[in-house]
Amino acid sequence: MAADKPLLLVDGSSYLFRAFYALPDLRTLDGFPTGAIRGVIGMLRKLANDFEGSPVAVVFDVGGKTFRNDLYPEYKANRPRMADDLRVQIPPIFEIVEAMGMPLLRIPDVEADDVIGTLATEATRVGRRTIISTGDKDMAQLVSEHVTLVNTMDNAELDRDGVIAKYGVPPERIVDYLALMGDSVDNIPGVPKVGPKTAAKWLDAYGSLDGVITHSEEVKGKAGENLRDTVDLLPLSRELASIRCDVELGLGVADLTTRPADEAKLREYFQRYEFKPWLEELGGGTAGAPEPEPLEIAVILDRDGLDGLMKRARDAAKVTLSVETTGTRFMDSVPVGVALGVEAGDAAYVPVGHDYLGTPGQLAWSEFLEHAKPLLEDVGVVKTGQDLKQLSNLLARYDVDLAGIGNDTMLESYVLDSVGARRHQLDDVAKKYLGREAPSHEALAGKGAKQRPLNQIAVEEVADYAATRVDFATRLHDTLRPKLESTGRLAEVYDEIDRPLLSVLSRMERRGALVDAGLLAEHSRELATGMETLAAQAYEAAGAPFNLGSPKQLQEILYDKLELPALRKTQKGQRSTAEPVLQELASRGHDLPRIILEHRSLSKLKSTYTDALPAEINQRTGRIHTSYNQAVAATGRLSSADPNLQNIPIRTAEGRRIRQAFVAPPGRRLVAADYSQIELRIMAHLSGDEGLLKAFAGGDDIHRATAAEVFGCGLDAVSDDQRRSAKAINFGLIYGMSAFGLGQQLGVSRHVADEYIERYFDRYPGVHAYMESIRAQAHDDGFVETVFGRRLYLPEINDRNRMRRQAAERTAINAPMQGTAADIIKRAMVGVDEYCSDPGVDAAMIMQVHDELVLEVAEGDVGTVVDEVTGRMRDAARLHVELVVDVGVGDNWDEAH
DNA sequence: CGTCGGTCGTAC
DNA sequence: GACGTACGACCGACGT
Repeated sequence: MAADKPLLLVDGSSYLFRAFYALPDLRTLDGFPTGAIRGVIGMLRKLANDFEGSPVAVVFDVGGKTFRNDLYPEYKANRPRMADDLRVQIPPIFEIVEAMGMPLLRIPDVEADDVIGTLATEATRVGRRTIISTGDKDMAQLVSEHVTLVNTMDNAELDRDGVIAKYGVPPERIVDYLALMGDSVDNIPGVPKVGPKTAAKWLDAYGSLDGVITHSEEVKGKAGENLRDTVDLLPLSRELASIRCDVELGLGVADLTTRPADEAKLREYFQRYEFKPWLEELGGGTAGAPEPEPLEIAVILDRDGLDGLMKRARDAAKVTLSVETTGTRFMDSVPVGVALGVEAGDAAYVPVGHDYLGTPGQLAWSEFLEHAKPLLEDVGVVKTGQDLKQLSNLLARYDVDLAGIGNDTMLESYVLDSVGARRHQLDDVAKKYLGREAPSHEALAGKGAKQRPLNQIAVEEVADYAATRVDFATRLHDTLRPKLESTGRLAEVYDEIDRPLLSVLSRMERRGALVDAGLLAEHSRELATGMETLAAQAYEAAGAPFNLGSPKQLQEILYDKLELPALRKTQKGQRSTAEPVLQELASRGHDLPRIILEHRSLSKLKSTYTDALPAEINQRTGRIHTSYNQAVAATGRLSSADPNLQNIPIRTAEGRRIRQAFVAPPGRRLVAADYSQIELRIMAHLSGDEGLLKAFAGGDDIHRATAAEVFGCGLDAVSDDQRRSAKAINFGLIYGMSAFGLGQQLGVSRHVADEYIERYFDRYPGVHAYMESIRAQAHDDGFVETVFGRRLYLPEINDRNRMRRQAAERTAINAPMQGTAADIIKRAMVGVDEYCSDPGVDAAMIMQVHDELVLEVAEGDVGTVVDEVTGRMRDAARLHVELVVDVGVGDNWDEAH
């Protein structure tokens, strides 16, 4: 380090604020704020250029208490919370500074000013000049023969004469000057009504703060009175304003050498934050096609290697990981290898189950677990990954209880924008947020008949695939987390709703539901018999056999051969054979449509339920393990697949027989608890409509109450038909239905339906106002929110196509209600799961059906569990209406209703 | 033989 | 055209 080069000290914190507030609100295309990043980094680039070869330190405050808080507890107490848009720009600045090779100093418990003061003093002592880059006037106290300030924002340099010219006092009087003025931002007390001019005047007259204090009686006017009132506080203020030059830093000027810049990382950051000119300066990768930097992939084949990796993860208190397996279904796939990474840019692969010819010696899966289990179960080591529920399920099979579930990139993407990425698989999310193609499973393993299981593929190939994907996940989290934090309350939604739910769902899936396969088989046989009879009748009515399941053949029979009227067309212009159409034809006395309807209903039950469900029973557990997808439904709801347990029939007696096959094992009972009218209650809450709130508060049957209002009669006088109409209106409102749709539903004319809606809005004006305001809000913002801040973006809300626009408007109306209901039951599930995890409680959730939770409970515990579960469900949200939970108990799911 | 869009039907 | 959110069975056209 050449001693003739001045030491350059950069007051990063002061530039951060100035850049944020002074510069335009720059953002990336997807809305991430970058103004402060650009400002601070731009300033650093200029400095690095102007003072090439100088030792340099970029100093930031860490936050937390310092000695000044001990002196004066109110110090900086009035600071408003930092703006979200600024806060999220700080980590990227640190990363870029590091990548530029500049020493970044963030010393705990020491303010940036004191770090700078101490380093400047050390430099002066060894005869080196110091230049302090800052925008903060407090630093003027450090100026001396050897220390000057430079304000990079406006290029102003400040030496001793400059300080006197600018502030009217010399550097050694700056603390006195600051003490007299006080500082409202740092909450340093001063003399009221004293600003720069008066402070400088007094100091000129009396020499110093002590002089001013000594002569305080002589000072005239209001300012003099104020001085006498506050004189006792002035020594404290001076001490608070004094920069310490003797703090213990643990490093010195000699340590402040600049390293070469990491151009690959800089390129990546400039790419990510869209700093195109700087990117071009770096050369190489252009903005459109990011340069995939080479990823160092370590293939770990022995215990030492694995232990080294574990240690690095433990030291960093974080790890990104994925387990590659032979299959896709979580309950019966076999591990092939594990990919792990600690930081972006490094990743390792541990083969544990490769079977390919020429596979090198590899660790056994059991050996991997033995070494990794403590880390995997350590809540202090934050886990990052894509679809951690799947990982958690897999590990649970090997008695590993994955803990520290922190960052699931699938969920982060989903919460950030549930509809923006096509789906939330790594491939989709990486494409959207990193602009890069993730290595595809298809390219690795092939597809269809040619697909090979991963254990039949060479280690290097799988290592490359798996480690790269883990690296993608690390980078995605680094990108997505700041976005969550800078977007409304989304970080809260992720942290407090979806992340905690992940483990709950994992436990539910693993527990599974017990199904009586014998009962379903018997039902299947009966359905088959019924279908045969109906098919024979259908062929008779049609005059020829045909495929009853083929809409195309059915069209020909009904509309060509039998010449029945085609009442409706499908979307593609075909003559519809949908249920309502056949219903209408049947009601006109035609036989075949009635037979078809009956046949369809039996066929549906058989193929979708009685035949399919037994095939889903896991051989090992004897139960059905559905997968709850937490990142599919745009509104925040869960979905269930393989099999779907959220559409098990309930409306017809025949359908309910399928629910009867969901049973409790001996000694246990099923408890089904469901929210009563939750979406309508949320509508009452959101709209604040007095009539609706009052109806719920009074415990009325809400459809009956609606009917009484709409049809203008007493509650007791409401007919069944009127109640049915009111129910349709209520549901229609939730779905954003039109008069046409309501008319269709009720079998009345559009005009009559119109009349109903008008009367409804007349009786419940708050609901009408809410519908209008949510529509307007959606148009203005391009998104709607649930009560808890979950967002649903509506990209088509201002579409030129009227149909798309209207569809988006209906979604806008429905999503806050459906989504809030989803948030509430998710919160309830976390609470119920916590209760069920109590070792003294023998109960477990096994299913969720949007507004219903099903638990399997030890017979003796049913009473207390019912009370506790309903209580926790009720308390999952505080709305302007109370939440009501209905509960039933039985030996099977049907009975529990 | 596999994939995919269309249609239908189940749930909340 | 007209009611929101899902999953999945079946058919049949199409491509390998």
